Amino acid sequence: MKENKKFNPHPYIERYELERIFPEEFVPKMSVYTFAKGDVLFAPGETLHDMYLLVEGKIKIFTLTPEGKSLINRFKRPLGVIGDVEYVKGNSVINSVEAVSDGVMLAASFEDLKDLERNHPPFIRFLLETVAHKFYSESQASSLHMLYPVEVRLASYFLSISSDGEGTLFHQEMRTANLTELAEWVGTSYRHLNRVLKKMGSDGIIERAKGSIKIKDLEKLRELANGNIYE
Amino acid sequence: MKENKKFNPHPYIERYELERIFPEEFVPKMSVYTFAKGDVLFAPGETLHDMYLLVEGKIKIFTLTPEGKSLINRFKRPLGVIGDVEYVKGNSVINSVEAVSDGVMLAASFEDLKDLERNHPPFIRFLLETVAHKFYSESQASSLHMLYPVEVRLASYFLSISSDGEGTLFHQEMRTANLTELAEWVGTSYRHLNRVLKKMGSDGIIERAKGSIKIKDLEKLRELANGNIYE
DNA sequence: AAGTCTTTAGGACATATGTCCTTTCAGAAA
DNA sequence: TTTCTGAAAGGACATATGTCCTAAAGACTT
Repeated sequence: MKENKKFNPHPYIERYELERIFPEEFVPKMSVYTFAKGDVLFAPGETLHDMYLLVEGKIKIFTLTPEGKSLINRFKRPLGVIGDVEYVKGNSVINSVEAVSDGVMLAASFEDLKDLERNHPPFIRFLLETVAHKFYSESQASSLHMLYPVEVRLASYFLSISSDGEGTLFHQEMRTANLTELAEWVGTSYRHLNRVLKKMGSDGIIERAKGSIKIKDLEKLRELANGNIYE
Repeated sequence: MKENKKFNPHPYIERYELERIFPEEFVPKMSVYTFAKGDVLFAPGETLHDMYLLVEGKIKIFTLTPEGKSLINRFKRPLGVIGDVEYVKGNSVINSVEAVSDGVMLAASFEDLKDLERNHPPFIRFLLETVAHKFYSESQASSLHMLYPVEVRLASYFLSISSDGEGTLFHQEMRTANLTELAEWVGTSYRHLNRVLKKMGSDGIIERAKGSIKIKDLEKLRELANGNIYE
């Protein structure tokens, strides 16, 4: 990821209506970074000096074990925040972060943020809400993972992707990701994911054709997911 | 849990040095609640109107599934905070909360806190740090749970309890809890926990006698836990 | 002391999930 | 077109974990 001086933070501030959080005087202190699909953005153990706001593109946060297993903690799209917890707790980066698509981030140094925090209450409120939400969804996901088998988690996933109830949004979102990634997201092996997908197929819940997946029976899916939806 | 007018919040504020967070004028707005071992303190879906500070005793936060399974998310001792996320996000209670021992909480209404937040920055900083820490440890625990089998999680648990490396603290902490509770904490069935304990026994890592567990080989435990420690 | 309840301990079996491998197939590269 | 590569699909087997059940030991009540 590189700083890209050709870009100006202002348009993004406007697009996402961030003026209340980052006042006019502060914006010039922010810089714009661009990244390309596949870039490793942050690695665990790294020391951060800036907080980042994802304003364009999609990234994934994941954990790598010493044994080489990989678990996707979550995806982020605009307006995702990176480095908020590190800023507050002062620790080093916990997870790996990788770009799923090309994208853009705004950056602000911890030092500048310290000043902002002192003089501009809306910023710390923003941080608080961000972190609270992260905690909330992490907590939900964690319980879901611990308490239910892959089939249920997968159903929840499908539901949350197609939350409009039509299944169209789903298709759009998933087209890019492949099944290996889906497995890492649900927290299982590719082999097992495949098994469960097959079962869902023969149960008439989904239909698979040439790598694409269509939801056929949203009602059964709801039943399976048992009220649990990824947020 | 009942408000107990015989108690005054001041001594607790002093004991935990909370004067910076809750200034002198605010303390009279706080009330003191006492609870007894086994009390159900909060139930999911409930609407909160107060935030609580655990100042004495031990409580557990857990999830109950419709099927009756139970998963302990975490234990809290002083100075645990309850209702912080609900305060920030405005949602209803997520998990069940139960008293593990007798104890005491301080309570402050969301309304009063809104004022405090406006006029007294240290409070929101405190909230932010609390939530950030919760997120951090939830995130760690979640990864650990997803990526490693019960044996590793159990090893991590033992290590974190006996973090001084002596195993004494461990014994002290665990004496109350029974194995069923431990199972719910590690996120497995009692039966399986038992199996794993037996294995650890025959591997010479722990020693079991009349329901008590002693750590025999801290080194092997470290190896097993693989650097993962519950926080 | 007898009865009752909780906790510990573990057998037998079923299910969920992981590992390793092979085949097929579509698209990229030559 | 041929070759190559990565993703998809699934067989065979191993391991992790769950469910159900039984038995024994304490702890507590009557």
